[in-house]
Amino acid sequence: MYAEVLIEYPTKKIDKYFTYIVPSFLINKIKRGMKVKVPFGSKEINGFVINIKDSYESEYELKEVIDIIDEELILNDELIELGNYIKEETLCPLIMAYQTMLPSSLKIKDDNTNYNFYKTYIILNKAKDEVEKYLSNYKKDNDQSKMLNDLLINDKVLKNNYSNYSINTLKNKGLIKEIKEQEYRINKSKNNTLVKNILNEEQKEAYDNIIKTKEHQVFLLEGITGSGKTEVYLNVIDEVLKEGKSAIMLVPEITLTMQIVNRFYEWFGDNVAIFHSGLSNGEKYDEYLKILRGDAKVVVGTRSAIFTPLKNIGVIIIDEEHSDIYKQENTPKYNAKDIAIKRGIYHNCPVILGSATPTLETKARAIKGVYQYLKLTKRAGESLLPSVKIIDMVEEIKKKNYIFSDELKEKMQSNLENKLQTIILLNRRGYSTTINCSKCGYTYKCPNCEITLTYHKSSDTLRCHYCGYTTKNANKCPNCGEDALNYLGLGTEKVEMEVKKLFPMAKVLRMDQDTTTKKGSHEKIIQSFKNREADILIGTQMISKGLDFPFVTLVGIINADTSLNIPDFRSNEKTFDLLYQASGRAGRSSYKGEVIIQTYNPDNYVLNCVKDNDFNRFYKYEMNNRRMLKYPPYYYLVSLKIISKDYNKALENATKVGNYLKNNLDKSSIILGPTTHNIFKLNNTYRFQIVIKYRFDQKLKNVLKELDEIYLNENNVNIDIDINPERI
DNA sequence: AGCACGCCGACT
DNA sequence: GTCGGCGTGCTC
Repeated sequence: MYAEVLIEYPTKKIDKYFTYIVPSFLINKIKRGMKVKVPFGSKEINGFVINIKDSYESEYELKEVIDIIDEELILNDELIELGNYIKEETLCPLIMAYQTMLPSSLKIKDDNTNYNFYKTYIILNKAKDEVEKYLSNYKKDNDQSKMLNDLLINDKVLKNNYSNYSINTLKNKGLIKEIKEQEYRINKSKNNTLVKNILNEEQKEAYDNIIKTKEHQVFLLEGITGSGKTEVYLNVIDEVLKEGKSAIMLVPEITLTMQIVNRFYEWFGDNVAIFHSGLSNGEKYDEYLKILRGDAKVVVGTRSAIFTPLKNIGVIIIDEEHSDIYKQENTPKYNAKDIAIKRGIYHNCPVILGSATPTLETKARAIKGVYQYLKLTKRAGESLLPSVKIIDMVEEIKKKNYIFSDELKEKMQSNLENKLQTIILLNRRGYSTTINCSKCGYTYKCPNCEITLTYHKSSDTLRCHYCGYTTKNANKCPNCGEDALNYLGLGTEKVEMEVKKLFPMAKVLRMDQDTTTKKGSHEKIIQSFKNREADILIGTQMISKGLDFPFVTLVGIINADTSLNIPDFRSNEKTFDLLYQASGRAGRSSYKGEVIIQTYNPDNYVLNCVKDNDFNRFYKYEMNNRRMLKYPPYYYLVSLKIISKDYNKALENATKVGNYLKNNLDKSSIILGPTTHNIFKLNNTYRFQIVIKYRFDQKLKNVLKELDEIYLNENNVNIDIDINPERI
């Protein structure tokens, strides 16, 4: 018997099967999809068994499989096939596709830690009447008698509850013994007194439409903020479980969505397994095991949870489907939405894409009828939509209001007086975004990236937000030595200082990447704000998503232009989403919410769509832009980056690749570039970019594969291909 | 990815 | 005369 094994090294150069002899002691155990240890070169390495064969002809001598690493951990046939799909669609090494399917603790590497978690219990070693007899003679009221009495009532008790002395004594008397039982680290029980909200008419209609569909179908559930999409999901999953099937729901960021997760625990208890980066390796292992053993049938998790090996899936839900987080930026550059649909076809089950502001691609497909279009247009509770006002900062500057407009200041003041809360959003962290010298004009830039450094006041450092380069602020110009540095541009730190200056009595919280590096700090800030321990929360986009603070009535957006000015074809869409989501934070309960958008472009179309709360108008406007500029959903994109430490080599190869594409692609495809990439120099590498726009191009896949192949053997230059990139 | 093999420069 | 530089190529 022979096994074809995929070796753990994540390189395209050895991305093929290596054949090994299965030794006789493994013949009855070894299965397709198992993790095994094999000799490879001079080392022993882990790999996956992809095929098992009875005969094999080879010109060289085969080695033997050393052992199976984990008999429970098996990639099933669906996942093995899915790996090929990912390799094909994203041009990644097959082994990397399989590696991303497993939680990081289970990735095949040489660390064969046993993550199984045991608890030690004590059970009786003698019949109950004998123990009773012993107790009647013992007559002491101590730890030992307590333990035995507990054991007369319960079959087993936790070892930790008793002293080692008592345990040893009773063990020596032969009365008790210890047993080890495997347990799951996360154990939630469902809320039996749960009150399930009755679905309103719209929710009921959406629910009915999904439930009655007995085959694969993609749904777009477009529901405004607060319209109760989650309730629809919960009811659908409930129904799916009743049919004996399982369910996956993806959320963008679980730490910010704990409210939803807790709702799932309430409904489904320990039938839920969760996956996100905040879990320990042991917890991930346990959650995975729950699924493999069929102990959990509902999965809630972030992007890679789409790969959980559930059997008989009845529904796959992607919540906040517009979120760019579903696309993985590094290899394999897959999009969880595509995987969801692929698995939906395999399991012949519905896939639900839910959002208040779906991507243009998704909405266009729903309008065309490719996806079934479901809408929730009413807020579920009493709450009203907030009123939105745009403030022209050009006018405010004349009044020397550089950060806050008069109106925003007044409203913040009145909120403080009325004990209501305010959220201030600014999509830039740090203190100031540019530092230059007024004497010689020098501007601080990252030595590795050609990016202006951001000043962080709290640590008095200058930092590159792309590569992490950090240097102490010298307080004088490194070029001319003059003490003439200007700190320009706004960041959350500066806004925080300004707020503290304007409202010295207010309690202020700041939430951005700098204040949330520690594990659990997200939740701490959110909880603290929710408990009304602070009046004002300042933050970057991470405060805009899905949070529900009933006492927030005012949302101020400082410099709405920042995200409009990002040079990317999706920047309008991203801006609309961000502002719309942020607006949705105001007035979640019976209080009326207000949103103030500060901008230097008060006539901007996107901002005015946000003001009028009109996603459909924005959609039509932006679709027109995309059609004219030949962007998705009218055209598909491929982005190629040519990267080298050597500037000339990068340029030379970018030109070569550009010509190769021009000569080999269909004439209907548009090739842009090569140009320098938006981030031209990153971590001391030079980057050129080519963008392909196409509709139908039979040759494209093969041409990209060929390019990939060519650059496999190039040493000092790399090519990075992103098919359907999220941003270019 | 590792690691061995291999063919040319400065040293005990 | 040897140690070691990292360039190429192989790993069932």
